[in-house]
Amino acid sequence: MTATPPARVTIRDVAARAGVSKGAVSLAFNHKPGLSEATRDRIFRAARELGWAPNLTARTLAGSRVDVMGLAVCRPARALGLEPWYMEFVSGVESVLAGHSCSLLLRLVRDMDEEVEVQEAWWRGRQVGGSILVDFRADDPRAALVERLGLPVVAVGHPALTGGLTSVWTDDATAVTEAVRYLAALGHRRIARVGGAADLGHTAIRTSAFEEAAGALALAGAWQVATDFSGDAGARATRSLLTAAAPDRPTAIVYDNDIMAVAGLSVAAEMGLRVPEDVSLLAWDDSQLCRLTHPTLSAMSHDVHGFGAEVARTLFSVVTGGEGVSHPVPTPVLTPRRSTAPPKM
Amino acid sequence: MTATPPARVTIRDVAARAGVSKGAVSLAFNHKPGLSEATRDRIFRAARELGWAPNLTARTLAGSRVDVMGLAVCRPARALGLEPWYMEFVSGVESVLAGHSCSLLLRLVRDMDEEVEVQEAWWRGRQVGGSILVDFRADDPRAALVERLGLPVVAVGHPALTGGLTSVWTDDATAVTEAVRYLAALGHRRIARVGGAADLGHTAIRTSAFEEAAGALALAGAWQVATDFSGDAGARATRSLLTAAAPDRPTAIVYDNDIMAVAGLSVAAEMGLRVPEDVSLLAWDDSQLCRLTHPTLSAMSHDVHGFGAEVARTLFSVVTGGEGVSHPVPTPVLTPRRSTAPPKM
DNA sequence: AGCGCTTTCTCAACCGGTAAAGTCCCATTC
DNA sequence: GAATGGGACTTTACCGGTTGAGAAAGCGCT
Repeated sequence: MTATPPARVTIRDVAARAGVSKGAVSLAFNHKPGLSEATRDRIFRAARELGWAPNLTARTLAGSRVDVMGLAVCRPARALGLEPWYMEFVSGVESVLAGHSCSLLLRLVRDMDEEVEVQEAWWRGRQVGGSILVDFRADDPRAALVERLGLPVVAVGHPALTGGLTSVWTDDATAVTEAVRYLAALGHRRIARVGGAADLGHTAIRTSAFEEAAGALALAGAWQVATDFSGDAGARATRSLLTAAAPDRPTAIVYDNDIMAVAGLSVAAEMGLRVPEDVSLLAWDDSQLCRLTHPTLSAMSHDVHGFGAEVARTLFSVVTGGEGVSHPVPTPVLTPRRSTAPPKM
Repeated sequence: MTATPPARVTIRDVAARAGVSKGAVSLAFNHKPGLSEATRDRIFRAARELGWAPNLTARTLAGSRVDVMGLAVCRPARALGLEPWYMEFVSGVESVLAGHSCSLLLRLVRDMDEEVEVQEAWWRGRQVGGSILVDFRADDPRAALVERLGLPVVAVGHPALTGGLTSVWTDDATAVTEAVRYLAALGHRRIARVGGAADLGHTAIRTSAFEEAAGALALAGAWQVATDFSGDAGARATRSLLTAAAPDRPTAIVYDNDIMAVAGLSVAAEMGLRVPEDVSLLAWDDSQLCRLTHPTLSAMSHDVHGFGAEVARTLFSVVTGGEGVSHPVPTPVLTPRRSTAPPKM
């Protein structure tokens, strides 16, 4: 990994060319007072002529800012490929980071232990100025880690999950309740939910919200299944839910992401059930995918890109100000399309 | 962006605790000769007790390795979220980088100019030890950039596109030819292709390969449309292809990715055409998605994860050895599923 | 005992910046 | 005319490692 060292221009060369000390160059490039306009110009001109830009590594080492933020994502690699959510989220984060000439250090990790290792190494090694933490679980070790290291972070998840860290979250409970109410309002009395990974905190939140909503509405039937968010798991879950005989079968299914909803749609077709006549399907994380199916998928949609951007903004305020303010982003709203309708039985 | 500086353990503390000089600690942690086993143990023990890990920033500055690789992706953010290809590719890259305790610096850029800027800033600032370049276009400025900077890179794309850079690529021409031959062998004489972004080099390669294959087989009809890879564009293209009256209509459509194929499937359904009886559909970049639709999508499939891994391996050899060997990865192979069949007309 | 060779470590310079303290010079002010 | 003040820079000491040039110690050999 030892790169062939090309002749690099350093601050010293710029200083020499501009006829000043390197301290002066530093002042100029950090827009600090104490230099005349003339000198400043001379320095910038010299830098431009030499094609110099400050070495961020040296700058970081010297103790000022770190213009890299970290994000470790912990999911099986293959499953990730399919989750449009992450890429949208990342693109939202990036859109804000880029405005501060800041980059994102991304790492896919296998499990929580590895994430803890990675975050610790990043922070110890001054590789990042702060991190975004996602996918909180029950007894998540990261709050303690952050406490121990003093690592500036923003946690993506409900405060109940994130152990006092500065958090940004979507109100999943309210969204689930709205989804169930909507289906019930259409006339559905037997509703199922194909949930995400059971060990994820937000899955637990949705699960209990679903249960509560079902109870409050006194539904005739309410099923919940946990999956791993993959399309295959969504298909399996749907198949098993729909094999029941007609009167006991759910007439509506809510999915925890859009991939599983697409899979569900396909299973329904394969089983000869019409959507939405025989069964209504409602997706989550409304990506473009939901508009590409036939019928199009109704979904609980939210602005994942904007969410990522908001998380990044909050991270900046934590990194610079020390304390950030936890807050929710707008609750997902129902976007009805063709996959939901009153039950025809 | 000035983080609250927590009390950090440095090499000096470890050296003091182990009763050696910091040079010795450095030797131990880089597994270099010149230390007795006993001392080595003592140093590692001290480091463990203090919870010390070398500061990668300082290490980089001191001129040895840079354990970060760069990847700038230039596509509209929204479209990206939907491209399973990237996440799979990234996860493949990561799987190799992680083995070398190396991280990936990811940046989404708006256009080529911005990518050039970013790559230059990264390299100048010693932020990365090397970069992966993707999405080559006609007259791509990056080969010249790399030449000018001496930046170690591996280019993802056919050598004809990458201007002499060390490259890793999939043989798109052969794959397109195979796809067309397969459809022709099924009896299709009117075949269309819904291509990707016209300015991308690999799209151009596929386009001419398609034209050539169509000519060689003397097809009765061969259409090609350029899109932006989005599902919406795929839907529009499909709709326009299928509106022709029955005898002139294509009986098979090849797509440049899987999202557009899914969209095509939905358009066919919406237009009352049966797949594969009335029209066969063939996807590209076989992700999980192709197995989730109904009917399942036949696809030209290749191991994108493995591709990413291979690219990363090649990058390491460029970064360390100076010269890497350009080579293709296995050509995508046809995975027939339910969306292709002999035409029924 | 004296010499050369290793092996094992220490020392000090350096990587390319930042930032606090110091120097110089000139315009005010008393 | 000396003291004061402040703007414009320079000096210098780091940041936390790496690295090459020695130095000290142990050992075989004449």
